[in-house]
Amino acid sequence: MPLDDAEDEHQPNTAGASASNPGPHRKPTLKTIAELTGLAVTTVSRALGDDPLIARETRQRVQATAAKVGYLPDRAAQRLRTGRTNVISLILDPHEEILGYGTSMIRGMTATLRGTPYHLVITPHFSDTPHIDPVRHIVRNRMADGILFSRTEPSDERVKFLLEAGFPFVCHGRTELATPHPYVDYDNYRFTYEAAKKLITSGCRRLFIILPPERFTFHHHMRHGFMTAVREEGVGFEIAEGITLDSKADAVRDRVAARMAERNPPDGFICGGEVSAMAVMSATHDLGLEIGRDVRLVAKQTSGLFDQVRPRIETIYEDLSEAGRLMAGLLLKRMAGATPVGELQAVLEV
Amino acid sequence: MPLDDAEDEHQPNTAGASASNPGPHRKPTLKTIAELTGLAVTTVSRALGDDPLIARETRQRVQATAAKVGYLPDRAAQRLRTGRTNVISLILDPHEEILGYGTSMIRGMTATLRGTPYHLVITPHFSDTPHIDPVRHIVRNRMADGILFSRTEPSDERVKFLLEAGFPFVCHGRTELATPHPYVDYDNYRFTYEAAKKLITSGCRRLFIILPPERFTFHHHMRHGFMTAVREEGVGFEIAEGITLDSKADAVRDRVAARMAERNPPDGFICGGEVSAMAVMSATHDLGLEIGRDVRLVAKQTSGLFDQVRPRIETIYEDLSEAGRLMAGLLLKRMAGATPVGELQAVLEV
DNA sequence: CGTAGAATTTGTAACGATATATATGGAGGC
DNA sequence: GCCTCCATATATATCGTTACAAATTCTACG
Repeated sequence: MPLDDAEDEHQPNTAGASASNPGPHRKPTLKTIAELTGLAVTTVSRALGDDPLIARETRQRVQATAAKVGYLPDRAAQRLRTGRTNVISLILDPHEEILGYGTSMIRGMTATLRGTPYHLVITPHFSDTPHIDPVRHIVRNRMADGILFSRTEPSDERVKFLLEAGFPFVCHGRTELATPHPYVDYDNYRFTYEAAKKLITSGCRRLFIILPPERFTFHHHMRHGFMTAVREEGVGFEIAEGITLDSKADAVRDRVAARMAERNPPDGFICGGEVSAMAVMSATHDLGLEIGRDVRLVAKQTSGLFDQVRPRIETIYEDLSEAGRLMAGLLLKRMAGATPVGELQAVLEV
Repeated sequence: MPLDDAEDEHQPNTAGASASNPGPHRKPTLKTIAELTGLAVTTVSRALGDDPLIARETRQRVQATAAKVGYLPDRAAQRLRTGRTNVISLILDPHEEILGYGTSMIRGMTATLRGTPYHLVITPHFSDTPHIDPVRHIVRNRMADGILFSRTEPSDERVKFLLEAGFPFVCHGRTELATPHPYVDYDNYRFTYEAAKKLITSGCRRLFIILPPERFTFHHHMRHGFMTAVREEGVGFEIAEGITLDSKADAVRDRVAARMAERNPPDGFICGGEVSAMAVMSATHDLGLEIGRDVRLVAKQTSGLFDQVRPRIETIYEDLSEAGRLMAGLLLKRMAGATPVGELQAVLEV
């Protein structure tokens, strides 16, 4: 497929019926090229598809003509005829979007999709409806050729549904299902394990961790990495209750402040998100505690933000843009078929 | 148009050929409904469109049947036949996306578009190509029914092109063109004016402002508001050189640090973005200066971030999500036609 | 020189919807 | 009883593309 989103601008084309060219020159179609070359529409179609059934010389002639008139295939017609949409659907919960999680992913995805015929369509999912709804809708009505989504759960209904339907998808995060499926994940076990070790090495003796909501797989990975580290080292620990990484920053701050006022307060914090880390910082600051001296904090960093935060805190970086690139790349492979599922899985290292 | 994205799930529908129903029950089309009701396809089409030419009783019967079988019109077919795409294109530069600018807008837009037949398609624009390119492409190839974009310039080529083509669009930010056009903007003049007044009232005597790149209209609005305030008050001022709101945080930090080491350093800062505000904070912090005592800072806030930043700084809020909602809403009106341009313009107050 | 068989090209139908033109049926006027 | 007219429903063509089957040309070989 030599041309599809070619950006060739030849005629000035003042968007409308220009009087310079003879006849009202409309959007060129296969028929236009057929008339220009004296070939049949079918032949033109195949020639543009570089079908070896068409003589090489003919193919080149047709492709040259197509380029000259600025032909681009009509996506609606292609879609109607072939059933393929050339659309990839990214299901996004606009409320989950704290500090550019989605944007980073979109950046990576669009970078990978550039130069392919695929468009990225944002399918919003609002948390007041079951998360399977948009997935069913897309599959049932063939709204896209492939689906991308995040916040995967251990026994994710979307994954089960898509596997059963044989519909291409890549999710951010793993499941614990028996059937393997494509995914891109981050090594959250390692993240909390390393974070805890860092804190303990720095002298912390009671660690406090804020985890994602329990329904997500990465809650368990984070918990497990954390637990392994604190048990290996035999230090005190606690898991934040009543708040998660999805909680409002104010709620996190209040909870942390309250906890610090109780007996036996923690001296080391682990946050899997930037907003909650900021909340921990504001809470401790407001209590007159100094980060790096009285308490320590390790946060997951997904933007350049913490490079500017003072006092400096330790961070471990997760590259969401790279995750997006990978997800789109794996989905392209999956849609092309033939790649074994084992090669459609990636875990980004800490 | 009574149904379009109705989310009615009736049959279990194990996505494939279920053996329970007689015949391989495929995606229902107009033909399906025609056979079920004993009417012609044309009649069904009109009935679903609530065409008064069709008897009321027939319309209801058809619509009931459509709902029962879970009919949804095929968008590709509609698009091919009518030329309308049901797509709204948001042109986004993924590199401009610092801390969720795009995500906030997307949140607002999808909220407005919910319940309409329109999909939001992200058309990425990378800064290594002219910003008119994606616009031409969308218009020339009818990739969408309307366009949304941001970072408007005083004599914006995209606006000129779209106006001439008569193609619906709403941009974030104004132009200085003679022809009126739909836009949503924020009162950036007021923002810098108020910010400067705040600083001066607090005792600042030399203000330092970081502006957007000069090519954008809001650079001039911000500059003008700032200049008006400092002239009214007769205080010292300077406009950052060599850095803009688009500069990397490190560059901003270095520039600010360098400036503070020179003679006659500023004591009040105005930042139109969160990242540059963080950079100012880190620069002054690293010099041992205390925000609120030695220097002051007023920043534009577009997320909940600064509620957690310590020391607390003054912020003025811009609701990007609301801007997105408005932009989508105005675009819907524009596409429906008939609304005078004057009613398709909005400036969000400070 | 006729023809098999490959190499090319072409014609027709279909995807699912809608715009336009046409047909059907019954009520009412003369 | 014939014709008009209105209300309602149907038939046909079409959007631009591709799958499939059929046709045409060319080469080569007995």
